[in-house]
Amino acid sequence: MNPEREVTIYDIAKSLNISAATVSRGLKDHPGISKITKKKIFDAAKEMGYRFNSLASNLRRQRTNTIGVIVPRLNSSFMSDAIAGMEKVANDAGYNLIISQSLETVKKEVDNATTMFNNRVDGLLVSLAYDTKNISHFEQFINKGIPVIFFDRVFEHKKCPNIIIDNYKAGYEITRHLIEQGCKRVLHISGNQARNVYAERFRGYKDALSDMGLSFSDELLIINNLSSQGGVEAAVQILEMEKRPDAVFVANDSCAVSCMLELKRQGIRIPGDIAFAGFNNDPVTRVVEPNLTTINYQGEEMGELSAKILIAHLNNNQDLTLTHTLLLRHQLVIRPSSVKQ
Amino acid sequence: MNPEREVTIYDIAKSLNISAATVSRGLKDHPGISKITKKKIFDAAKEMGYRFNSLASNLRRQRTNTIGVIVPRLNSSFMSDAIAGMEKVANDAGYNLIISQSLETVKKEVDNATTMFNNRVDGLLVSLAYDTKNISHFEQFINKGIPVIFFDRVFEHKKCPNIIIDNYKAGYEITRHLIEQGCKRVLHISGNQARNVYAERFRGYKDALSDMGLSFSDELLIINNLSSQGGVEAAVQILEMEKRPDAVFVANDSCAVSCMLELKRQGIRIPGDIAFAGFNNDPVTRVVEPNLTTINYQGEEMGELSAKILIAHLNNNQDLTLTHTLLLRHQLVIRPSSVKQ
DNA sequence: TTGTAGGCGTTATCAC
DNA sequence: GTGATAACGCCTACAA
Repeated sequence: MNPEREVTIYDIAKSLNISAATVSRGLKDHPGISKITKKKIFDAAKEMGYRFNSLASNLRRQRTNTIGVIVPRLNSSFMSDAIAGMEKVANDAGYNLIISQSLETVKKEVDNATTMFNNRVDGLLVSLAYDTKNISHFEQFINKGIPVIFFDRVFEHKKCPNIIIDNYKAGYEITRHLIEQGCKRVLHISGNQARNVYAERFRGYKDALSDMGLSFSDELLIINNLSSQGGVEAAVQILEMEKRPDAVFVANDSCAVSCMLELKRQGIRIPGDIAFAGFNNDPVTRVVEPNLTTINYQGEEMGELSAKILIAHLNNNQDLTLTHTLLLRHQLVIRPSSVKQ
Repeated sequence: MNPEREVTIYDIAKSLNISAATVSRGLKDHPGISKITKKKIFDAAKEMGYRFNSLASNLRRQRTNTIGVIVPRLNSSFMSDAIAGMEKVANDAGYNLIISQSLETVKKEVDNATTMFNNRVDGLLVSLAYDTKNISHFEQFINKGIPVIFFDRVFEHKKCPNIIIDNYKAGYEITRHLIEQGCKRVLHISGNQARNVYAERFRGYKDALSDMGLSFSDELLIINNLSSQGGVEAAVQILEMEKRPDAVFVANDSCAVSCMLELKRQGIRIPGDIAFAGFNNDPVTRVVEPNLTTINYQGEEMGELSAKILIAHLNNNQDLTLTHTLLLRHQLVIRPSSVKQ
């Protein structure tokens, strides 16, 4: 007798002189098992140190109660909020989360997708890497009927719901807000235009300009990776411009803050000389001086919603194509100290 | 024939007129299989749309290549850094991460531990909840030889390595720094004293006071949950004090920042009237005005190290008791604008 | 209400 | 180099 051997339902069955099937049912609180038997089973299980083997169960049921999550990075304020929201919902519903980060590269995204696929996740929640151009690596899931939901950084695919905010509208609103303060030359700092979030914010910005009677020209657009470092570099670019902007709308807060602080360090008055606006409502926007006007959208809420939709689908096999694009609310957060005059 | 049925190694074997054992070995690049056969196997696998079934493999091998992670919250700057670090190391080593949060309650922590246990994680990385008083829920792992490593918020147990920074020393250093600026009345805001991190920082603070010839009294200690909200409340308390402190050392940055800003709003000059120091080197400390002096310790590094140690143990069955407490370096980060005069 | 039996897909052991 | 076979531990028709 191997002393390391795990206690199984067969051992319990033997000790109680009943069948393993009954033990299995008893442990699952199956209605067709007498109370007395159930009690005996639970007691024996506890006494014998039985532990349920999810692996065997998963193999048999062809299900894992596990959701795969693939995101660009785990450590951004927005992403960690989103994941916290997912975990809450998943945990409550009895699902586990397997989490991996693409570190903004397609290669890792593909690898991670393969691992998730082999590990038989029941569904996938994905926010795309910076340079992902197509989603062929997710087709294998779709072909097998494993639901894939994109959130925030999404991809149009008729089988995959997109959970996003209206980035176009948000970009439009925040740009209009800058113009309404009297700004005439609004520069925009954005990221890879293949990513919906950045393309849409830019589109909103552009339309706001033209609707408000201002014209756009290429020199008003800086594209970088939206990192803090990128913000500093953008500040240098701005300082070197012949005709400096009187407002800057940056497609994310961390880049906005570092750009703004660098300009401030160089003697530019904010918002007097140049007004600033960001995107994401990162905690720093409330702390930086002057505070940063931004777009609020709750990462936690987006994470919760994504998980809820996925789980609802998994539990009642709802048709995912019904909920194709789901827009979450966002708010323009105007911080008084960031407004001119 | 069920069209939904997955392709197995048996199907491949049949189509190639070889045995399933050979296919299994071939797919694993086993040395004792001829190149020709291997190629045939891989080609057939690809063509037939075979996907490896980790579940079956895990069941058979009695291993999952999965690491469980239990943390208080996923969305703090420190924790998401730590988890990002773990994910990087785990991913590179071929391990998956199952992540869950206790939301600072023992109850969830216990539940999560049970799930992880049943899911047969190969090892556990844990940072304890705010109110965890004992770790009996981890004994089941220890008894079965499943390694449990605590990081940051730890618990003394001879079988479980602790990965931390020297919180005592850090608390001492930052308090001394405040006193060296001429502060005579240093208040301390801390959290639950059952948690090593807070108890140790407090101990360091107290010893620094007495070593520098200052005396401690109970009114100089505020205990709360160290949230932003708690910071505001602490500010109110401080304003109401008869003899106000001329310095405040807070055991975490987010609480420090909100407390400081609230005092500033009430007309207190920082650092002129009251100097401030925090803990964690959260990004906001570089942005808030005045910048916040703090203790830096890299969450990412701590996460990486924790995962590395766990995986090293899993791979060569190293004795975990050898590395009992592992101290990571920390640095006192003095931000000029936070220093008096 | 309970039991029987077969299978989920892989891998380790032993044999040739 | 390759094959046969027996687990790994659970679940669920089907039968009684």
